[in-house]
Amino acid sequence: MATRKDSSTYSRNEKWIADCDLTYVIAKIGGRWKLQILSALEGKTLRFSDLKKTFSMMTERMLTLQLRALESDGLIKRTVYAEVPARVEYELTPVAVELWPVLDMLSAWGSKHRQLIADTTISSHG
Amino acid sequence: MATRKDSSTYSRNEKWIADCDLTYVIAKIGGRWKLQILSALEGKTLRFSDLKKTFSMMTERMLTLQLRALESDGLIKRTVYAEVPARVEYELTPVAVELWPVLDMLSAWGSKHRQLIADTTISSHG
DNA sequence: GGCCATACTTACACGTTTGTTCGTACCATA
DNA sequence: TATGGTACGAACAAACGTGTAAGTATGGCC
Repeated sequence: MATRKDSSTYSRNEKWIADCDLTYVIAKIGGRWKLQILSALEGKTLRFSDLKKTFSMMTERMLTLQLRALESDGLIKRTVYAEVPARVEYELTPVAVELWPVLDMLSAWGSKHRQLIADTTISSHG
Repeated sequence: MATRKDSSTYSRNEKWIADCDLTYVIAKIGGRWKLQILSALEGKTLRFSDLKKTFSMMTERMLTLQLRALESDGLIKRTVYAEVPARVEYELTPVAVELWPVLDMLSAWGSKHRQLIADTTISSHG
């Protein structure tokens, strides 16, 4: 997005990362809000203002940025209605829907091992 | 790790994020190198110098930071041998091993939809 | 005493992500 | 002319992730 020295180690490593299917996915769905936005859109079509209400803790700017990123990555579809007070609706693409089983597994792992890791930390105090 | 204003929106939102199993996992395995380090350790025990050779594109500092983070998250086990030239070995914990089926699914999704999204982008040029 | 190798550690700087604030465009209504 | 609601956009700043360069500690070897 922004201008950057393509020759920097940072950029070179970024390309390395993008070659890996795994890190590629993490880059797409990573970040602070993307997964939560995708969750909110599961099975629903929501307006920008709906999302704004749902995620009252994030600013309009962040919401816009995340929606744009998800759109350009083909994970959500954006539909603009040329009405007087503008209306824009967002919905998941089939691609995004296919992510759910994986995300459910990830979530399950997180739930299980969050507790497990907490226990390990406590028992290692001795 | 660093000092930070706990009252900032940034921090408040961080806590919000940590409550979600999904974003929790992404935080644990996200970042530029963690998944690749975990991959390298799959089924093996490696020394610091081995990892350094494997990831010649990343600096010692980053390697150390990532290993420390993975260790404190209970994903890898660190064993120090009190020998003359220091020897430190890293291996996956059972918790991390259980991540593999999920990561394989993620990777498969990434592989499939990377191509799909590329096609969509091309066809939407008209 | 000085050098070697391993495995770090520290100080500093670059680049990105996230957050704050203010402004834009639309058109109906008052 | 001013106000209202929706969906943004731009300029700026704080915080974090990542990278660079140099230094530390150990103890055997010369």
